[in-house]
Amino acid sequence: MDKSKFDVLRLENQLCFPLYACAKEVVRKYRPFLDELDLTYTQYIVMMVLWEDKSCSVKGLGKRLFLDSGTLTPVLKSLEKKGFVNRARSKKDERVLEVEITSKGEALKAEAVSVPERLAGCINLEPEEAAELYRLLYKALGVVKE
Amino acid sequence: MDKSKFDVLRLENQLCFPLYACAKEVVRKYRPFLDELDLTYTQYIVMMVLWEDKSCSVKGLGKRLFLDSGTLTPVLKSLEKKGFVNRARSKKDERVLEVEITSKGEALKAEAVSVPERLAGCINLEPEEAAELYRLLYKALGVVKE
DNA sequence: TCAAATTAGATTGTGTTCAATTTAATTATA
DNA sequence: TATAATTAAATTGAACACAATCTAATTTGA
Repeated sequence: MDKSKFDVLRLENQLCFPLYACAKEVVRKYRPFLDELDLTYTQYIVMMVLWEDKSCSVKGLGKRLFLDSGTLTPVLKSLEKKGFVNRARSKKDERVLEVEITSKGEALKAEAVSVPERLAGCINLEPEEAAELYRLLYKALGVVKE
Repeated sequence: MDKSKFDVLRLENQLCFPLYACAKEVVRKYRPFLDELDLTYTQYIVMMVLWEDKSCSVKGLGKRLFLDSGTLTPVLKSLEKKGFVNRARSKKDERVLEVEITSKGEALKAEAVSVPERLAGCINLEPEEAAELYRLLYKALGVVKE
């Protein structure tokens, strides 16, 4: 028994480290699939919101994706350059920038539909484990589901 | 019932997204604690390895931390500048760069020891939930524990 | 042996990520 | 109603993160 007060600082006793490492590894696994769509992971999650909602403010995207304007502004400009979204100030409130999906962006959805399943094949978890992981992550995020 | 083949693309049906978001949020929560130590999160996990092992090659750090030399080189140069580590080529193999903790780096360990507990207080999980999350993350990472 | 292959780090380039600041628009209030 | 406070994005600056490439050292094997 060689326990010390410093044991809490051992990498293997940290919860945060596997969280950090796993998130990075999973994003890395997306790369080959997303390359086919000419999307980065950040661009992909923005598109997921817009595939669902057609249009959203930068503020709304940020709240949904846990990202701020410093991250989103260049991502949205890049998506605009590729023709997947349009950006325009709201008529009702000029401060608000509305991001709207284009028909080209809509068309990308059909290509993207196989990505989740292909990625799931790269993750070595049983369905019940994946469901439990999902629940715990949302709880840790402080988001109440249901 | 409005199910479609596109449901898999809904953000709320993704396992990867809460993983990505949660990891970012937790790293963000470390910031105020690590600021006191003049460390970033990446520098902190490097120091955790060195508090345990005193010295390690860049390659070894990369394997342990899931990081490559493109990330580690500037991090290690920064830690060296702060006086927490020394960097020197191995005598046995000049290709290898050995990173060694300094006495100043060792001294930092005493200050860091309160960080894990203070951070745990910011995460809203029961101990058994944290343990299960830990297990699932390492399984997803493909690292076999025990 | 000695040229080819491999390996370890460093460098470069692209793309985040976030804190802090700035600018412009809107809302609140004295 | 002016002025102050607030809000939404954009910008700036520092620090990752990783793929691809480069350089130097070591190891292989013809």
